[in-house]
Amino acid sequence: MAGNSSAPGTSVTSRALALVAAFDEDHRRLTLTELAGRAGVPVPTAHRLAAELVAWGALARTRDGEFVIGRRLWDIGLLAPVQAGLVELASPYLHDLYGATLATVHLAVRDGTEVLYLDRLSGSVSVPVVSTVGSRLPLHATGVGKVLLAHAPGEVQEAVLTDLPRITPYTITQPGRLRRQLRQVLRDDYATTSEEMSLGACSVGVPIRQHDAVVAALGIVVPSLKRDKARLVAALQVAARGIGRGLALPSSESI
Amino acid sequence: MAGNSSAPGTSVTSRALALVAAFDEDHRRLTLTELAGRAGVPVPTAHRLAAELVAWGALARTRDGEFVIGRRLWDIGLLAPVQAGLVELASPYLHDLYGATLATVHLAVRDGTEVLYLDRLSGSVSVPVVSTVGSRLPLHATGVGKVLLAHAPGEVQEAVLTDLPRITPYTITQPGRLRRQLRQVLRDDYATTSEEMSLGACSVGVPIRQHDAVVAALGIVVPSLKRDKARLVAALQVAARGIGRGLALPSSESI
DNA sequence: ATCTGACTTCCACTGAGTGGAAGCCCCGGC
DNA sequence: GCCGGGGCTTCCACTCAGTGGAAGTCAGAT
Repeated sequence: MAGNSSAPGTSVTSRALALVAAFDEDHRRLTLTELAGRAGVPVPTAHRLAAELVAWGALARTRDGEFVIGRRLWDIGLLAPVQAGLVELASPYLHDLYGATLATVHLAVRDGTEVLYLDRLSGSVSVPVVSTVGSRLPLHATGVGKVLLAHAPGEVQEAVLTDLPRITPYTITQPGRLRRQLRQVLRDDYATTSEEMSLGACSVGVPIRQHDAVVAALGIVVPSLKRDKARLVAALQVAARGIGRGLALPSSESI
Repeated sequence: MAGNSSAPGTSVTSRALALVAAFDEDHRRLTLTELAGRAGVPVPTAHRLAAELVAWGALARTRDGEFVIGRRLWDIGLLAPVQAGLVELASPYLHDLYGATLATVHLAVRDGTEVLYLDRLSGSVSVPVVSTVGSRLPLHATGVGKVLLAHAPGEVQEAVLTDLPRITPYTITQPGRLRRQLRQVLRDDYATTSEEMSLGACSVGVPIRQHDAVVAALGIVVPSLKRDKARLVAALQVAARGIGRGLALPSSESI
């Protein structure tokens, strides 16, 4: 049993949170015993806490007794400022980009040392795309990731550069080479990847600016960049500027 | 101070959950004191619990000290089965509908005695639309709501029919009249509203079926139904059947 | 300079939470 | 049909995590 028991913790609250954290993309439904195991909590305790979480709506119980994340957690999650304004605002631009290219389009932000995907419009399934809305990927192997990394504070860059896990044979794992690319990203105002995250998929990313700060990135995934990189970059930058303009207007808050 | 303190509860967990529940669409950012007040918890207790929630990522703290819902809660919420399959699957159909009509399009499910909006593509802002993704509205005053109500179990119908709050002058508040409409909905397989939720907005809703059970509803909001109700109903039903067909295929689970 | 109100820290008390043990129930093998 | 195993649920005496009043801190308003 590959439990990823994340530091049991001693407080009640941390146990309850551990129960919630036991769920991930590959574990959307858990039996009580699995739940207890993954959360690192004794079964009776998990039972009692889970019951409370179910009563509140943080978890739900399927007909056959398994636990799943509850609706209430879903709709409370939507209040998070990450997505509150940005996703709504960017949505029409993503549609436009998608309409113009029929490729997979992404909106992402940096969360610590990872890319967090806020929204995605996925095109034809011909290109393998790993990301889903809400998923996190490494910064160094995606188009949006490189953009966000290039504009990240120094300590984040250092942290990322010291460990560049290889994902495909084309993933850039030499800090020096990536560092050079990041400088280039700042100069060109866009980033690209070629099969660095998944074979058969290339991507372009551009920054979205609120006033002057880069707060998010817009990206697109295509089978090859040979033919129309310039066209894609142009389209992305137009959209990114449109979104940035929208962000400047109201009282758009960040964390 | 209009605190909606939701039954303080005695357990630690319920207090922690109350803190999370203190947030809603009109209260996305709360100071410690507001948070404590709305959750019905003494300030020092709120302070300690909130700190734990922040450490875990359920809440976050803005630069100026206010609390907001955290990113982690957002992305864990996305694992909820409500939206997991449905939203993804329905997304292209919503786009098609939107493309064809340029009106606001909705995907919704029933949650208890309310409509829960899972997705929305909003069209021109000329029509006032109240719902946002994740929001809940009464069943009796919306197109999707009437559809979901018509197919809801008897006890839910009774519960709703005994209390029909007036929202606009056109809201249906007589149980008998609504009951007749619901029968009509079952017969026609669509529902309509005319300025019952907000003035200047009419809507049409149709059921989405998985096998035979109605699991969701698809709706559209327009300024007037005079002209092209038939056309809208047809378009919606085509889309709804497409989504239903998709739901029948894989191991699409519900609660 | 002083006040006000919000945030944070402290700490002695205590009852909420714990989890081992036992009971229950379902399913699958013999 | 009976038995055994595994997962779920309930119980309850012990105890330590959680509590929250009180006091300290800080920022901004007067």
